[in-house]
Amino acid sequence: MSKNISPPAAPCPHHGHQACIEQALATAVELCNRGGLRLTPIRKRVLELVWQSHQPLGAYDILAQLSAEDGRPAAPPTVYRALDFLLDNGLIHRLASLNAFIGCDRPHQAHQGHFLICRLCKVARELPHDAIDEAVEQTAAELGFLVEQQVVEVSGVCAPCRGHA
Amino acid sequence: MSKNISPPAAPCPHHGHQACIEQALATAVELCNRGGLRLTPIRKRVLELVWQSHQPLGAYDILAQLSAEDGRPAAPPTVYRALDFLLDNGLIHRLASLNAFIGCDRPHQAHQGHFLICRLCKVARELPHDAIDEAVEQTAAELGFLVEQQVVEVSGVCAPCRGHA
DNA sequence: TCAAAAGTTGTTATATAATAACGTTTCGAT
DNA sequence: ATCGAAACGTTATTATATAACAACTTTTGA
Ligand SMILES: [Zn+2]
Ligand SMILES: [Zn+2]
Ligand SMILES: [Zn+2]
Ligand SMILES: [Zn+2]
Repeated sequence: MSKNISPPAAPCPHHGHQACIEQALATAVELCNRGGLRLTPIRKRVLELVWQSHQPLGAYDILAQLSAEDGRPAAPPTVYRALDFLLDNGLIHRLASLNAFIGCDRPHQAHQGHFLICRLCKVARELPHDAIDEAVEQTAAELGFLVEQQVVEVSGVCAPCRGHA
Repeated sequence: MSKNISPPAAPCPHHGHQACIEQALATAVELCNRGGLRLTPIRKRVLELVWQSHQPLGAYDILAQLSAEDGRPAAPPTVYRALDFLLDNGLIHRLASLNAFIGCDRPHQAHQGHFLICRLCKVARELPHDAIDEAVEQTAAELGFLVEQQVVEVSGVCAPCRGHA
């Protein structure tokens, strides 16, 4: 069951999506260089595949693409280990409600993953605002709860799919 | 791998957890009667198992308990069909970040599931309608996004586990 | 320089979560 | 009593993720 049935995202006005990919890879290279992290060919290729669109991608979709381009079939740990590295270093996020992964466009800055996910075009947009973050922290604080991780995944219909611009 | 390794929740001061279970079942019976819904023995039993603690429970944990008490092994669809019924009618919630299910204590009122999940005692506490919901709606509205479903699952350490009685 | 240590990848097998498909039974309304 | 829909039993399969261990590579520190 491929996750890419729907039409590709209508993303990236003004520059086209290739620019997103290149920007993300360049940022990743720089971040890994600074941090002494090894962005190996497999890891870089997986990151590139995750960034192929703004639609979250399943691990087995990545696996299938790796297998296709390598000729030989890749095994799940190959992909999951690369995904773990990218997750650990903030280069991608995992969307629990979709069992899927998506690139992060501000990996330098530590943050929680907050997403709007369109049910129609499947595009997931990461929210930069901290209004939600503050509401979570405040609600938790009132109950004496120490927040360590926030999973905020909002599903619905995005503005373009609603015809709003 | 059982999900109930950790000590049972320290729940339900003043009345003990049995009261939670009975209350939840009574509410479910009443809600189903009003709505012409069939709370069959299997569905009721699954709801009761979900309510056995305030810790989210996996479908296969439920399955194992059903199998044990029936003598014969139950099959996954038995549990998943019951869970689907309970989900559809707001009697339980699914926690995407845990692949687990938990009883809802206000099934009459339509609402999104917002949870604080303690990493130590595993107790998941549902948050009443509040600032988080508003922050999500407002942030989405600014982007022209129509919200249909909210997944808000906050992990961390609860007040009792922090010693904040 | 070279060997030990740590990190990365290959490979096989398995664990865990959820659904498909289809026949049978039960329920509720005529 | 009969019919149709809903619920359930059963078998098989799909989807997602991890365990375990061997082989290879890079880094580190004599
Ligand atoms: Zn991000
Ligand atoms: Zn859309
Ligand atoms: Zn609820
Ligand atoms: Zn706790």
